[in-house]
Amino acid sequence: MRDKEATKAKLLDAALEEFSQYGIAGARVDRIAATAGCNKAMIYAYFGSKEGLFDELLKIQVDRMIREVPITPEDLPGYAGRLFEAYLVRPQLLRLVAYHRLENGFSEIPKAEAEAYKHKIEAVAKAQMEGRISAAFNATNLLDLVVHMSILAFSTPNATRELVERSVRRLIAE
Amino acid sequence: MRDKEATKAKLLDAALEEFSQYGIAGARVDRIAATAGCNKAMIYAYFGSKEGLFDELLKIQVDRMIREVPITPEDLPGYAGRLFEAYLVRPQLLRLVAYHRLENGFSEIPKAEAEAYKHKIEAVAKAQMEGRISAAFNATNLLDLVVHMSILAFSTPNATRELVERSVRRLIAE
DNA sequence: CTGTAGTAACTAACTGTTTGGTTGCTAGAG
DNA sequence: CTCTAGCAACCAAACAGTTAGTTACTACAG
Repeated sequence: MRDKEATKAKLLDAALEEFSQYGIAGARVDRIAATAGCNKAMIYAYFGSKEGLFDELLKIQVDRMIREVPITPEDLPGYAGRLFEAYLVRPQLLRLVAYHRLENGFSEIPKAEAEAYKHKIEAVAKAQMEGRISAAFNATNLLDLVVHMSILAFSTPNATRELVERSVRRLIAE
Repeated sequence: MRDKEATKAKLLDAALEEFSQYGIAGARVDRIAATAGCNKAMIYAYFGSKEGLFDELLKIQVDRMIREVPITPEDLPGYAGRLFEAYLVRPQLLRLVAYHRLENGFSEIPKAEAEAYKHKIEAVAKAQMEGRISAAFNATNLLDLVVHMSILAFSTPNATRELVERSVRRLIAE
């Protein structure tokens, strides 16, 4: 039962639930510790502060999403659909990012995410340059639109993967 | 200086700033009272509780938005553009709604908003039935998509009104 | 005088964070 | 192998500050 990494993992699991449900301001450190089944002093030993815990949690989740849903510049509808599906299966990340954005704005986006986004824009731009996909929008706008469509579930409970994919297909139609 | 309505208005103004910036959980009652330049007890006299204040505020803001940006079923790109512009000029409402949705989900949507949304869906459906606009999506999905595009600024700082309008035009292209 | 808008002072509960001490594992002396 | 010193992991309790909400009172308009 005395396992640093296991304890950190349990805290991160509990934090994902808590932060995604209540936001950063609404999250309670006591509740996270209780859910994780360990003492809240551990949070301060391993993550420094409530915000430190959130930051590390967000980084891990974003990294995971970037890894699990790679971009396919030649199939943007599919990419949007897969992103949408990932958010549907584990809605916590979408909520985590939404809370983070509301509380910190665009300026404080995690480095890993910003970096990955830059690469994605370049990949889209390359595909456009080579004429493999629509150039109706510039690469930045196009990727912004595709990603925005993937979070359709944030706007309506009627969102489906098929609707997302169909929408993106129309956006990039020649 | 002894004016109930003026005091309520000042509190609501201050509450709009506070809630849109910090969310419901993050908002501080003391700060709202200080910003409004009146006593904290007034919040409880006029709105019952912090949540009561938020609810009334949200209702007022939503009503105002519904009044100021009426739907134009035969010009959905324009409608999305006007909505986008309204959110750009006063970003507080978008943030208010986002926080409310994160904390309460879709089920607790204010009655006025739900009612107005139903009427809009019917208006869109009518326009589709009469062949005045695209029937590529059913009315509910179509309106959901249009509204979703209008909050593009939530996803990216690169959003512009022109981008929103162009996107909707593509979504409803025959 | 009467009723209501407004206030300062207050409280009980809760917040993130720290502290002082305990527990259980393990390396190394005997 | 046995014992124990050292240490990292862990915890209960307490800390100081903050929170939403209340109350007893004052002052002013009609």
